[in-house]
Amino acid sequence: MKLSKFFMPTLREAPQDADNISVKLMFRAGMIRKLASGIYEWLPLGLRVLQKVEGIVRQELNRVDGQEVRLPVIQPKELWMETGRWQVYGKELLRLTDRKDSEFCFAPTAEEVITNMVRRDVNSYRQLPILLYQFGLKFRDEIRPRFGVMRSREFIMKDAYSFHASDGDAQKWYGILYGAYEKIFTRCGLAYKPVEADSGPIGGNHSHEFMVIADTGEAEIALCACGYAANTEKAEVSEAPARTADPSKLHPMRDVPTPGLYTVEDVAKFLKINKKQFIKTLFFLADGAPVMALVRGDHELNENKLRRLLGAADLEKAPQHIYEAIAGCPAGFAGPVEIKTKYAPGKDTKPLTKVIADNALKNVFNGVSGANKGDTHTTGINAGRDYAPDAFADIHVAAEGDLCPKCKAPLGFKRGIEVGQTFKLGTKYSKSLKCNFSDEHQKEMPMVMGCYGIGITRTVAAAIEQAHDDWGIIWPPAIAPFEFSLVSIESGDKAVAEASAAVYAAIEAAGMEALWDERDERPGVKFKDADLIGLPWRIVVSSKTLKDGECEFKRRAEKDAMRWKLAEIPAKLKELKAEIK
RNA sequence: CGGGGCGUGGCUCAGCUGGUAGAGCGCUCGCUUCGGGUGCGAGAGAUCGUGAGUUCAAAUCUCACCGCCCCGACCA
Repeated sequence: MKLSKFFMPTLREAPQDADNISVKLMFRAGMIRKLASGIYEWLPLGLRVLQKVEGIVRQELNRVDGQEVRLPVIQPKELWMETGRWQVYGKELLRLTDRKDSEFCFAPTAEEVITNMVRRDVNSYRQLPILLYQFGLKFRDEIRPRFGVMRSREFIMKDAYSFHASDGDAQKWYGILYGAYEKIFTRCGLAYKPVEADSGPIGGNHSHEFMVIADTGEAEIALCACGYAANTEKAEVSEAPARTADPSKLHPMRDVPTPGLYTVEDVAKFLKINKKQFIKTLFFLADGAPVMALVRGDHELNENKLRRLLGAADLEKAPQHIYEAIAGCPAGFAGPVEIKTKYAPGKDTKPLTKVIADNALKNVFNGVSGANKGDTHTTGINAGRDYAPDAFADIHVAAEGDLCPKCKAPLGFKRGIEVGQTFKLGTKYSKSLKCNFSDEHQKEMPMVMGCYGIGITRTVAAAIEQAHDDWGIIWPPAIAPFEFSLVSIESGDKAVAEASAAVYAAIEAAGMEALWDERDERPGVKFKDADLIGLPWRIVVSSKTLKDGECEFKRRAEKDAMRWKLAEIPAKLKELKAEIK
């Protein structure tokens, strides 16, 4: 491709609203433009990368007998009513009405549609298993789109769905897809880590997220040298060894005034006591029933863990009026001591059913918590002596200082960008949509499903996030929009033009692509643009080297250039081609 | 949804104690230059987000709306 004809509007400065490195570089390199909040246009350079990633994904999925389909983005309400998600999905689901007042949604995902398709035409165990996938435009009306294409409202997702005659087969295929994902992200040149993910109400270790390790990632990952890795939304922790307190060191409880101070932060500062001494008190409604949860002051409660422990389908923070009815005091001053007797039932509030304390609280002696009185906290609280929860359990978000659930070594933490997820769905959708098959005994059974997503657009952003420098992007060869930047210095010079054309032809002949900068521009302009768009390899043709029968070759990721004899170019290109997996 | 901020050529921004618009980059033309965004000259391009109000006069002041961004709440 000749750069003079290529629609690649590069920018010296990034737009003001570009809020992270990858989106800045994508804007500057002329890969994307923004149309509206969370909605982006992909220009030719960007699209090429998208297509490279899609190509790799397609190849690896076809290799495990996946079959590509294309599903509608406008989907009828009726289907979503069948699974109940029309209500459950909430505002993230973009709803539309046609001229006949029929209701539709714009696909945020495609379980309903694919399951509907399969239930219609797949009826026998002989047709199973089957793996179908698509690259589809998705729309999720995010509350706050940000980080450009990383968390946009409209995006391209590869979604794959598998259907099986048995749970064992689904499990086996889960492993096959997991392997395919490893190959995909490796080929894309990404440093990634598969981590255990929270699998929602279904439970079990049937979901993994593929994380690209990057400091700017939105997800936090807990890692251990033993191999354990999990999203902190899910990560379990081992209970710390129990400590026993010297009875003579236990203080009596005492109420202290803390006027207007209701956050752990403020009270800790005021009383000059470490946050770890605090017992943080939270109220939830588990399927409507009030529950009190206690965690250490420096910990965050993990709602997934609490929900699973309680066996609840739905868990939400208790609204303020319920909080205040239970604690009998303004929000911020509740504590575990005598909480059940303090409870003052209102007309529409149910009684407090359970008090769950995090394991870490077993080792908190002389703790501090709210006194269930306005503007007052209690010090000297000790578990057992002063309060007795219904259960101690692991309910906090894994944090620095926690121990690995497998080997009890201290956990480490990193940030990551979620680029893919594998999920064993079970029969959740096949049951609600009656996607059944006849087994060999003519017995009708629901199919067992798996679903597997890859954020294509996000993967592109993650690759940039992971590999760039002050000058621009550094593409891994396998997903680069072109393999080569071919730069002609003084492109008007006849010898330079001819030699450049010859190099260009050689690159094409080797089955690769070059973006040929034959513009009438100064060398500096060309080099700046080349560095910005970050193609992996650069060949410079100029009269300076041409007189020795040479051109210049440089890798984007390396500092120094080398000389190539023109005659040896085909051989060199062959070597480079082998580097692309 | 709560708090804060911002909307001025394609991009980055100035002008905002009222007198209907500027710069740099980019673009066009000419000359110049040719290994890290060359220099000079000449141009094109803006109903200052929208609507209403105040005023002789509004980019500038007031109100409403729209859009965008940040922080928070929320979240398969």
